[in-house]
Amino acid sequence: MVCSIEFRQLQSFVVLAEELHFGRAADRLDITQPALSKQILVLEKAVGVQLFFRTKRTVTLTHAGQTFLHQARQLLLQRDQAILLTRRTGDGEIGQLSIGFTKTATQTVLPQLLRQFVQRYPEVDLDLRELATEAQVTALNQDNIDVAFLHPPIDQRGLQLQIILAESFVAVLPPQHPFVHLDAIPLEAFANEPLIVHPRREGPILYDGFQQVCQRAGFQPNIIKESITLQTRLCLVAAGLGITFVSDRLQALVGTNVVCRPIQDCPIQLEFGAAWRQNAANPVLQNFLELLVGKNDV
Amino acid sequence: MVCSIEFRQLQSFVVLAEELHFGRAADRLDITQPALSKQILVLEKAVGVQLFFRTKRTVTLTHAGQTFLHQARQLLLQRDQAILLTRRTGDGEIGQLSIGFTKTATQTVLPQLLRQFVQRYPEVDLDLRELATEAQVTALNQDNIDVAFLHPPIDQRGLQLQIILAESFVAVLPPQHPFVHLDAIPLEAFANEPLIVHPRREGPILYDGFQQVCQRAGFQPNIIKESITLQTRLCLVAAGLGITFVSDRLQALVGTNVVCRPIQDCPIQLEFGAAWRQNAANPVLQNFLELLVGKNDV
DNA sequence: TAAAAATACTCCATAGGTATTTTAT
DNA sequence: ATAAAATACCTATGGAGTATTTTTA
Repeated sequence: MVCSIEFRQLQSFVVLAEELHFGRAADRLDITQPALSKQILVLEKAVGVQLFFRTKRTVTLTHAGQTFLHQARQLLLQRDQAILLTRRTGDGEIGQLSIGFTKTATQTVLPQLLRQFVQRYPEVDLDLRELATEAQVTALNQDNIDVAFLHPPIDQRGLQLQIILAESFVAVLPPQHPFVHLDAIPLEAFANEPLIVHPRREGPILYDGFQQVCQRAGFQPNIIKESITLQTRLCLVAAGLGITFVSDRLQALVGTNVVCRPIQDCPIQLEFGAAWRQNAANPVLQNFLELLVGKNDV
Repeated sequence: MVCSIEFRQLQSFVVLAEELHFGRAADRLDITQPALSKQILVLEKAVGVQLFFRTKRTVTLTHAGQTFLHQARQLLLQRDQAILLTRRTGDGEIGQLSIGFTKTATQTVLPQLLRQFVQRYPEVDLDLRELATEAQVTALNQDNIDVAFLHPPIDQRGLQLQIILAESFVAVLPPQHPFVHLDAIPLEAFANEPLIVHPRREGPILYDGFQQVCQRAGFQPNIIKESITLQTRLCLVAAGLGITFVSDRLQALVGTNVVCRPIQDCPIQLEFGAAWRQNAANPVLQNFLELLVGKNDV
């Protein structure tokens, strides 16, 4: 009889220790008294110690039984907690989520998204990493992050990509510039114009994308100045020093000292989106994506 | 199917999580592969979460499975520890022992006995209480102490008594006293002698016993002085101020300034022994008594 | 094609039930 | 005399085995 002890026996033992009466304990356990008697005898044999003193009339715990009662209660409790913990892990209520993101994310979707997520899933351990787009793609493939907020295009093999927003850029001109009379400026028109742009290290994808577009159109852009802040660039444009570009979403903010005009066929674009592994198994990620997708659909 | 999870399933789960291969895991568990497959399926249904990702070719843990693995290992470990702890409690290796004792015990058997016991049973929690004989009998009956070191006679109902030592007292005389010519002094001879004794509050049983013996012999002892230390009493006797009594075990220590003589029929006696409840259930006590009896038999 | 997990089914060990005995109050 | 635990014996559930199928690398 290689019978190790089982939870069923612990449960029976605890109830009997509480009732100190085989009949009543058996009732509570929904088994018969002889079944309980046998269970306890087998348990005592397995533990190797007498757990109850019993006459035909009275049942009391031995010292060993008292010790075992404490242990048995703990084990039963911990079993329930283990199941609960595992379920919650499976449901993505508990766990870890590593999020990669570019600086753009912090200025757009991320703050609200994280607030919502933390409120709904307060027990998830968030791991936030500011990384460039390329580094995020690597991190995704190496399973170092669960989801990335980045600027396409990327190598999508094995990954899922969801565009969150796409910005078209419009030209920002001094009011007296001849281009203001055009409805849409052809790209080639910028070939000989002095340009003021966002610096490459602050947004290589936009910068490089613009360079490519120009090259394809047959010219090298004449960049005379790089500046991080929009205000500075607008100021230089207003002063008549050159032309800059701004996201169509920000047109309302440029003020009255300058004039915006679209570029023909919107050749300058910057997409922003979330990416994750197609075979991602982290339940927390599924919950995060639900929030993300739900939010985006609205 | 009201099947809660059992240790057998946890064991199988842990082995499978280690092997990540149903065939090898089943081998290690000494069951067949289909049996293990079924066990894991039932376990997953009971927990309510998928624990393994499996194709026909590969087996890997899910996130929930990783959580459950940690929990399962802990549960299995704690089960083993619970059994061990309970066994050791049953064997009296672990537990508590409350010992009552009179001052006499600290001067005789107790030090060596405790040293032996602590060395053999270092994990037992000793609770030592200095109490008078009567208080110890009460404490025994109320289950407040497990064993008592006291001076009989006591009310022995429900108790077991083991005499450890019995002292007969001899008279200590000044060398020039006429009694030194007697082989044994009759008790009545002390009726008119000045006596120097151990004070009542330091040993009521001896003191009261002596008083009773004298009364039965038809006289009231003439106690002229009480003193705790033997040295003081011996000094007073040597000075010829009176007669004192000393345990026959201490005769060798009285020196040459005084003379010892036995009293007829040894009427002054002091027994010392250990007492415990007849139905005592504490396994620690059994071990303690074994040491005590073993020591006494030698 | 072969290795490996799942499925279908059969069987038996054992948990649990019924009836009875034993014993302490 | 009665309440309550143990014992004897029977039943049936479900855990484990064998044979087979399915699947994917």
